[in-house]
This record gives sequence, structure tokens and C-alpha cells, in this order.
Amino acid sequence: MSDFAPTEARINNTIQKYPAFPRDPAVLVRLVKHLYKEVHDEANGVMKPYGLNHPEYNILMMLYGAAGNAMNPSQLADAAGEKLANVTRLTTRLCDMGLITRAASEDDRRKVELTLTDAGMVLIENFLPDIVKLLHRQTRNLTPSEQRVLEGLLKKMLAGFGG
Amino acid sequence: MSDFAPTEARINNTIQKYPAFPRDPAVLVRLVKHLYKEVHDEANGVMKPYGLNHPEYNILMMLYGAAGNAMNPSQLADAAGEKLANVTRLTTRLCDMGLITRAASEDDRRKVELTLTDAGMVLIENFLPDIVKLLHRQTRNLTPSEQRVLEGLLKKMLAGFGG
DNA sequence: TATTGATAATACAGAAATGAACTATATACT
DNA sequence: AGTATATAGTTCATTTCTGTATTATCAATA
Repeated sequence: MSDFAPTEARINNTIQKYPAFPRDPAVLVRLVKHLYKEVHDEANGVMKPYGLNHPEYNILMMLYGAAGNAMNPSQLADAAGEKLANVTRLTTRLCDMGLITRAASEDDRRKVELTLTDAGMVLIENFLPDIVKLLHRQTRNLTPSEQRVLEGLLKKMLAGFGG
Repeated sequence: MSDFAPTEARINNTIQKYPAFPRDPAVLVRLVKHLYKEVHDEANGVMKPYGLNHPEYNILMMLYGAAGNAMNPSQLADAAGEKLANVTRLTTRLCDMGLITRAASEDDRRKVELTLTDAGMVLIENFLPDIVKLLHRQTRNLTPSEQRVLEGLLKKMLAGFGG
């Protein structure tokens, strides 16, 4: 659950000492962090019975949603928000599990094509009901229109990054 | 920057194959993840010159905002969104750096009091200008009132977790 | 066609985070 | 008081992640 009031109190104290500290941005960043940690932990919990963790789940879902169920490591890194070196490790494990395959690309020999296997597909459709439940639970406090507003604002915020 | 359009395309594909997959919750969760990764990486970047990383920065800021500049490891774990075992490691390092102190609590001998030192305070006020810049940059696309709306919705979403 | 520079991926060593087991103290109950 | 239970922290082994160097291929150009 995580009560957010103490966090706000701390930020207020911080501003007392250091007036230039921007309250709203600080609150937003801390909220994002707390939300992510919850998302991460809960997804790990749901996936554990399937022998997977949250990042592995993400990789599989990116492929599941990709054209031809295939992507390169770089694309995957970008899509899943993982470092490239980490994608190598994660996909190696998924290969070993027989959920995806790794093959050199035809047109560009530097590239690697990671493709979902039938077994991977089956596993995904096996755990998806649990994930769907989880997603609904994690957003249960928001009405559909609130979800849309939130989506728009998060996108806007994200677009401001990186400059 | 991270273009979010491909993510949405993938989610649409996913729904084609698996109609029960809830679009909006999925988008929200992926947005939170992407935002967090950016926040994390950028904070790491800003703190590096000060010999600290993002989690260590967080710990220090929690203490800076706490009454008496002191907290227990458990409180700190909760506040910073870190696992207790990780807080032990992080605070040990901060102790070694002379930025905080660790002392047994008077009233409850199980508890430990972590307190910011003068050196810690000085360091914080040294790096805060950079952090303030970062926070403003990360929210530059949002108007003040949008920030308030976003804050409200994130809090609402967070409150729905954990059940 | 050589050379230069960029891109894709991996390897590997070191850093960070997690779960589970353990120690110590406090609280509740009989 | 004595025992059971819960809470606070730490330790340690394992897992996960990151940064940097390296290999291989491609693209541009002289």
C-alpha cells in the first residue's frame, strides 16, 4: 500500500532548509519510483510460478507484440528498457529454456534475430490470465477516463526527458 | 527521449492475439517503467561526480528531510523503496564515507539510528543545485497545474496497490 | 579496393540487489 | 516469571545488472 504522506512531509522539510527544492517535480519523481518498485515486485511475484521474472516476462511480451514475433537485441533493449548487455544475458536464458531462438540476420550479418518459439507462445498464453488480473488490480483505483488522462500526462513527461 | 509509439503498436498487436489484454493498464505500467529507468539513469549521471549513485542519493535526501536528520533502516527502506538488506549495504557505505552515522537506539535496542553528519549535510547542499536543475528538466513539459493533476492520479493509482 | 568510422552484439569483471537464514530484542499471554 | 510470537537488523550466497572492452560487420569515401 505504502502511505505517501511521510514522503510529502519530508519534502516539505527539505524545502524549509533548501527553498529552491522544487516540490512538485520531486513528488512526481518519488511517486514514479514507488510505483515502479511495486510494479516490479508484483510482477516478479506473479511470474515466479512460471519460472520467470519481471524482465524476462517483458522480453517475451515485446516479442509477442512484435511483427513476426521477432526483434533484434537493440530493439528489445529499447523496448524493454534494459541495457543491451543485460538483454544478451536475459535472452540467452530464454533460449536455454526453449522459449525463443537466436539466429543471425540475413540482410545484416551484425544483427541477431530473436524469435518467439511455439513453446514460448504457449507459455505466454498460459500466464496471461494472471497478468491480466494483475494489470486490472494495479489500476483498479482509476476510472477509464482517469487512465487516459494519466497516460497523456505520463507521455508528456516522458517526452521531456533526455535533453 | 524514447519514442513510445512502437510500444503502443506492440500492445495493439498483443490485443489482436489476446483480446482480454487490457490496453490502458498495460500502457500505464510500461510508461511508469520507462519513466523510472530514465529517472534512475539520469540521477546516476548527475550524482556520479559526487561519488554517489541514485539509491545513495535517495537515502541521503530521506535523512535530510527527516526530523532530526535521523531514521531507522526500516523507515528508510520504506521511504526510499529499497529492500531492508539493501539499506544495510547502502548505509554501510555512506557510513564509511563519513556522510552518516549508525548508532543503537536508546529506547528500543533492536533499532538503529542513522543520522546525517555535518559532512553529509555539506555534500547534499553541494549537489542540490544540480538535482534541482535535473528535476526541473525532467518535468519541463508539464505545466504546474498538469503536475498537480499528474500527482493526484499517481497517488490514486499507488493507493490501489498491494491488495 | 583499402581505410576510416559507425553500428550490433557479446564477453567479462565488478557493482548492486534479492531472498533466506540468523541474531537480538521487545511484546503478549499464560 | 516464563514461554511464544513478532519486530528490527544483519549476514551471506546467489542472482541480476552495469560499464567497458572486444569482435564482427556494414557504410562511406578517398
